[in-house]
Order: sequence, then structure tokens, then C-alpha cells
Amino acid sequence: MTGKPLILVVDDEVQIQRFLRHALDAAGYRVEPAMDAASALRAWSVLKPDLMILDLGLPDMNGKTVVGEIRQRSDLPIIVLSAHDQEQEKIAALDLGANDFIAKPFGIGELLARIRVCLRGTRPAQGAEDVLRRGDLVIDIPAHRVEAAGKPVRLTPREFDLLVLLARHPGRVMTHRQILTRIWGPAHTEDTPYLRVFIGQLRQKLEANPSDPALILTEPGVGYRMVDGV
Amino acid sequence: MTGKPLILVVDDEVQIQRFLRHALDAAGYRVEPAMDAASALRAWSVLKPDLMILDLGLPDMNGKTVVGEIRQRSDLPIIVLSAHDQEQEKIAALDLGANDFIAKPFGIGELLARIRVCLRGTRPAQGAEDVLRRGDLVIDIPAHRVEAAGKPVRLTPREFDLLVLLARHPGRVMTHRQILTRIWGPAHTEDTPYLRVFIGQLRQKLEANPSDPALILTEPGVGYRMVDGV
DNA sequence: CACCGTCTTTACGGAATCCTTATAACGCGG
DNA sequence: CCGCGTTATAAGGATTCCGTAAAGACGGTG
Repeated sequence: MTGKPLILVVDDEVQIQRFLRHALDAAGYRVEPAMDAASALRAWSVLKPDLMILDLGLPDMNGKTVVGEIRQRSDLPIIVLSAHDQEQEKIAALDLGANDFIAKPFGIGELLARIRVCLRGTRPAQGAEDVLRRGDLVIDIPAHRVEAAGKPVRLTPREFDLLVLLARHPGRVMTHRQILTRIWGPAHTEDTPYLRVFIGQLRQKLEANPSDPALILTEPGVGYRMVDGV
Repeated sequence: MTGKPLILVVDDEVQIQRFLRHALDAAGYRVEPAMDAASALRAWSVLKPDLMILDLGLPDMNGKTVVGEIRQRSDLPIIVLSAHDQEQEKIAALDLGANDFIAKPFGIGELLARIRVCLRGTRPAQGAEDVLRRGDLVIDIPAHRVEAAGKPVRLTPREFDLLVLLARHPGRVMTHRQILTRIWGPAHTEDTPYLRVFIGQLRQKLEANPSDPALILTEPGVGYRMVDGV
């Protein structure tokens, strides 16, 4: 995706095409027009655009079919336009895989802002970073995998959640209550019997010397803390 | 993120809080309420929710400030509500880092659909390739054909969709929920009975040793993951 | 209408995980 | 040195989760 992002504009109305072409061009995007679904799919598979703006009312094919077709094969961000502001239509388009929906008439400023959101890529539902490193520990969150001292380590789901929680707040003490509410839900906020067990299992699997922990430290009477080493 | 996604609802109007709590609960989410910006930020840092719904009109702080604060430290998906349908306000909120914007009054169905979009986790275009290769596996998407170890394999449509979905995110764990929403639609997001069946059939057809899978790995309690080997 | 392939549902054995409980070790103040 | 509270470790049973097989439901086709 070097240089200007390429946007595929699919709409059969000539005025809208011209309007969008000018506005997007002025905003610094490259624009590829398509007047019907067939040429849109062709242009998509050849040009590999960075984003698609799609009008639902096309002459040759239902716009929703286009969304489905593309979503089967790619994660291309799709912004759907529609003349009608029907809620059912919005829901259908979004659930088929569209990333956003705007009803006509729309403000060009809003459209540009929503384009920026799609291209910005602030998406993952987890948190700040995808891969955390703490000492010789590597936590790959999307892949759900952990390495300690270069060796891959098998962690159970709870262990993994607990480790991620601690690693996300390096150097900071997480109280028993905080840990319990975050991982076991606000119900089990009282007793801490099995929290100890899981901490122990983590140390067993991750620490070089489990009986003298260097990664997960105990803060007596308060909680646990992960070292904030690089 | 064990079980149901947790949604942080920030709004100072009691009726809206109650309305959203019921609707979101019925839709299968856990809800954490917050009436003002300060408690919202506190709840966010402690609970690490999966998504936030934020009203711009708060008593103690401008909602945009909240967006900025959070966006500095996390990629948490944020859906902004506002009483006014001012375009300038939409643009400002989106450019500050909000993922979506809905003006009141809104349809609950549309809100739920936009929540699903945010939680679906679609990343911006990462190249729509026509032919994927994973180990000795070759997936020709336009031709709808698959080869394993040089031999062509017959797959049913669902099996093919599932395989493509996994192969397009190599090394990354796809949760049960993500797989179900993207292949069977957002309706069947709960049950995982037949997902197991299809995974089993895929392994039966693709793996050299189906009882010891090397391509499609299972992440207990979370989902499935395709190896990211070249 | 019968056939076929696919999709969906259900049931069950086996494995892994989670939670509980019991016991030992540690730190601290008196 | 002793008692107390907190923490670490180990082992057991209960529960959940996964994989597999098989049978019914559905839709398209000849």
C-alpha cells in the first residue's frame, strides 16, 4: 500500500461518481470507478484496492451479493451507501460483512472521516499491543502463544488470560480483587484460594527457578506484580 | 476475554442506561455501566472491557476528551452516541479515534449490528490473494479448488469457506465466536456443536494424520488456529 | 417421487482443565 | 521462641471441553 490509497467507488449514478471522484481526489486518494457489480468484482480482483465504497442499488446485481462475494475472499474494508435509511437494510449489510453504512444524502466530511477510520485500522478488540515482551518472555496475543527462554510453552486459557493481564501492567501491582474481577468475573471477588494455584502454575511453566520467582513477584497482602524489565 | 464480551456503557441518562443494559444483556453481552467520565476511565483501566459505548454529553468531562485519553493507551473499540446529528461533531469524534458514531435516536438493531462489526475484528486489507499456500496445502480461491500433498481434494462449500477463513489468518487464533459469525452469520453465535464437526471433516480430508493435526490446531477453550508455516 | 450430497443435530467416550481441599513453608510481631 | 496470618505446593474429584460417529432434515436433480 505504498503512496496514495486506492478506493474503488461502485455506483451507477453518474453525478455521484463524479462528486465522489472529485472529493476523494482532493482528499488525497486514488479513485477507480465502477458502474455495476460485475465490473466492480473484476476491478477488485485485478487492482486490489485498499477500500471500497459500494452503493446497494446497482443495475445488475444486489449490492449485498457483492459484499458477500468479496467478504468470502478478503477482508477489504467496505463502506455501503444506500438511498434508503431502512434499519433492516443497514443491519443486513453490516452483518454480511460491510464495515460501515451511510444513508444518502450524506455529508462528504462524514464520509471522509469514516474512510479514515477504516484505513486507520484501529480494530483489534484486545488492547494496546499484539506482542508483549518481558525479559526472555514473549507473549503473542493474536496467536495465543507464549515463549519462555526461546521455548514455546503450553498454557491453558485461564493461565493465558492471567499472564496477559499481568503483562499488560508491568511494574504495577494488581490487587487480588482486580485480578479476580477481570478474569473470573465480578462474582468471585472475595476468596483468593485458586488465584494462588494459578500463579504457582504460571511460575512453574515460565520461571527459570520457580521457587525464586523473577518474573511474577508477590506483594504480600496486596496482590501480584510483573517485573517491568525490557 | 472468557465467555461473553464485556461492554462498558457510559451515559448519564438513567433511561438510556436501563434500555441499553436490557438490550445488550438480551443480545448476550455483559454490561458494565458508568454515569460519568471519571468512573468510565476507572472502570476501563480495571475491567479492560471489549468495547465501549460512549455518550458525548457527560456531566463532568467532554466525551471527546475521554476518547482521546483512551486512544492514547489502547485500541479499545469505541462507539460514540450523541444527541445532536452535527456533522462536525461526527468528524471530530471519529478523527479522535472513535470507531463509529450513531446519532440519537437510534434503532437498537442498528447499534447491535455496529457492535458486531467492531467485535468481528476485521483488519484493513491485508492483500486479497487468489492462491494461498500453507505447507503442502494449496488453496485456489477463484477456482474453488484445494490440493493437499499434490492430490486434489473435494470440499463442500462450508468446508471450503471455513478453510479459507482460517488460512487467511495464519498463526492467529480465530475464536469460536468469530468463526461462527463470519461463516454462519451472527445468529448462530452461541452454539459450537457443528463447528467441531466441520473441523473434524477438514482434518479428515487435509491432514496427513487426522488424529494428530499439523495444519489446523485447536486452542482449547478459545478457538482454532492454522499453522503459519511458509 | 426417489435419489444424492450436504447440512444440522444429537449422543457418548476420552481428555484436558478447573476448582477444591489439605498440608507445608514463610514472614512478622510479640 | 512461639503464635498468627498469609502464601506456596501437591493431589484429588468434578466439570467442562473436544473429537468422532451416526442418524435425521433439507434442498436440488433426474
